[in-house]
Amino acid sequence: MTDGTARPARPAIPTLAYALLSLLAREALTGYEMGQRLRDPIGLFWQARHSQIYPVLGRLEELDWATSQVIDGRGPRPTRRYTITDVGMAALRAWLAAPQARRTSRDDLLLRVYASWVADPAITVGLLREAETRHAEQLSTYLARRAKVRAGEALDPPGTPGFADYATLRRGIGYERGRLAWVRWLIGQLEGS
Amino acid sequence: MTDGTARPARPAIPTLAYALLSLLAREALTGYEMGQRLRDPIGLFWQARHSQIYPVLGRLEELDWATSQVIDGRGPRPTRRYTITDVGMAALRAWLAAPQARRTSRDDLLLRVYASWVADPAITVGLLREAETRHAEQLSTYLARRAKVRAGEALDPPGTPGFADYATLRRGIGYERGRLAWVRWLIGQLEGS
DNA sequence: ATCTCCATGTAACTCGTTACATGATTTT
DNA sequence: AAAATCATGTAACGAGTTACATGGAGAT
Repeated sequence: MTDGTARPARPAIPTLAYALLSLLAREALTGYEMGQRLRDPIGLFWQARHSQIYPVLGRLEELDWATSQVIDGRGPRPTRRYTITDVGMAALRAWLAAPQARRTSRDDLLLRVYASWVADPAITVGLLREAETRHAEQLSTYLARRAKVRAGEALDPPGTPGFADYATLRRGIGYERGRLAWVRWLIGQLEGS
Repeated sequence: MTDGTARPARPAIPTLAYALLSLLAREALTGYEMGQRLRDPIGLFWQARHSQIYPVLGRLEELDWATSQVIDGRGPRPTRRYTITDVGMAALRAWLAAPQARRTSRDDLLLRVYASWVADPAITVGLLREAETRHAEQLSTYLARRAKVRAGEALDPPGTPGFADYATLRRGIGYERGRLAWVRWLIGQLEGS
């Protein structure tokens, strides 16, 4: 030992690093643009604020998974556009093949429904109607996106970014439909009694 | 000012506090028992480790949302059984009526699918098959639970804990079925090309 | 003998959000 | 004139996981 402290040789790579790589695999982007895509379109399954993104971008450069060059920008600080490297592409492929630790999920609405029997049914119906509105809006957003894709006739084949977009979008639509059906079923149960 | 530091008058109540209250609204429990229920049955929509639970239990007592009494236990430290108070029940009801901030969700599998076009389709099929197995197992667990409920003939009516159990379980089943259908569709697409 | 379950607590760390900070350009 | 958008960074905090710590009872 040289300094008396235990240091992990390689701190774990956060999943956000792979989320950013998956964006950079498609096109070179600035941190700001990645932030936009982490709201939409991939906000469907991954989100991050800019305060979380920028430190990870530094990390990607350290690892040589991406390189950056300063471009013209309108911010008070230099604007950098990031490009994925071959090493970065290899890291992304390795992550795809790595075993998945199933994520835990926390669902506010389900928790409220679990506790809802303590309150007046009108309260529960109220929160379900709110959820119904949100899910209906989200569903129509996704459906509009799918309609735009389909307007261009033939679907991209598997192995293309376009197909991957469509596959994830399809799950988003299925999720919102399933949620809506359940919320409406529950409202019916509560109002029918 | 008395000490020169800015202190927030009331630190925010974490959602976990309400998750614990929703358990205590049904029955008096020890911290350990709450930990078990946060794996199953309510692990479906909320989870927590014991290291997160115990500090929140202290908080519940401070707020007078629950009281505890030392009971006979087999641990090296005194075992406490918590009981919800009227104030706690009121707090739970108030939370049910409070506006919901929609939770962000992060989905590892969707992210991998989004990035999957960079890798060999066999890799993607592999990770989808793994997911298929996990979801099929989870679905059969839920179905077994529902079968057990239904064996007791008539369903509990809305406004009862039994109905709330059933409602959340129903959503779990719907979720797993939707996921499975999507995963199988995707495998079909990848193998068919 | 070893493993699992019972049972509670703290410490260290990572992940994620909110707030602070700065400043030009475009839209309302 | 005010607000939104572009654009990047740090600080403080809350949420959540892993690891440390302790020790008896019952099962394999």
